[in-house]
Amino acid sequence: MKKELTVIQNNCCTSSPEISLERSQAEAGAALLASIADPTRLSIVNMLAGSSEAVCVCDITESFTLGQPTISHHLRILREAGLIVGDKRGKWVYYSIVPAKLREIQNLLEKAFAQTALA
Amino acid sequence: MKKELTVIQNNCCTSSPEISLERSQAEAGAALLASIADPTRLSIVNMLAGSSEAVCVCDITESFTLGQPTISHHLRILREAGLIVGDKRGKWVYYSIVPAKLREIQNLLEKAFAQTALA
DNA sequence: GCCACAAATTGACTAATATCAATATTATTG
DNA sequence: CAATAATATTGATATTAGTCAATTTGTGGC
Repeated sequence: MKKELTVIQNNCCTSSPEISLERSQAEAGAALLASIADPTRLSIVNMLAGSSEAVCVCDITESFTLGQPTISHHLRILREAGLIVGDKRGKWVYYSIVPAKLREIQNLLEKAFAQTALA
Repeated sequence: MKKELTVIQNNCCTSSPEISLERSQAEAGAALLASIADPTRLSIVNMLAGSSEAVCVCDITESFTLGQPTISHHLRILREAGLIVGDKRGKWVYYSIVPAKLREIQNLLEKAFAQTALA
């Protein structure tokens, strides 16, 4: 009967891995991702990104079953993350996407996912 | 003195916006984004994505100031999200990235960000 | 000026998350 | 088989996040 082939190592690894993302970048990136890591907010971003014009809050609110304060809360989070901007016209507020910020997220992932993404 | 130009509208909008992302897609996408919306987990993904070989848990743990159970917890979240897989060799566990899952995230964003991303 | 309406804010409540200490599990060594 | 070492799991705790009801703020109509 053949002896077990498994070579037992004393140390667990040959090379130490690197982290190309700095701690501050990881924190900022995670915060940015968190702003869209919610079904409602992801849908709001999708709605605004797909619209050629700014969208009225009332229309956004109507698109969900959530209450008006809740939608307002989500809009605030997206606004403070820099993903959307609000424009007040009369008694209505119109939100639109900030394209540069969307690209920023995509660039972050490209960097975070390193070489793997290219494969 | 000139009269105010502002035309007062009775209705807030001309066209209703669309959401290209289905509810179930938004939920699944948000969950996927949530898995990397944490500084530690984003860094772990970055580390594994940048490594040509699987990385030992002990090396991952050493890269952070957090305790071992906490790192293990984050690894579990990434594993259950399908972003990483663990391979047990002897008493060590080696984790590696799942490239297809990273691409899935990037594809999700391309879809969610709609036309805007192309601009 | 008063009323109606759109949106934002506040406060309260519940659920989910990150962390650690302690313990359990699994594999290796003597 | 006892001792050690690497991960994982459990339990507890503190913080954060999502939601709604109630209220406030700001704007236009009468």
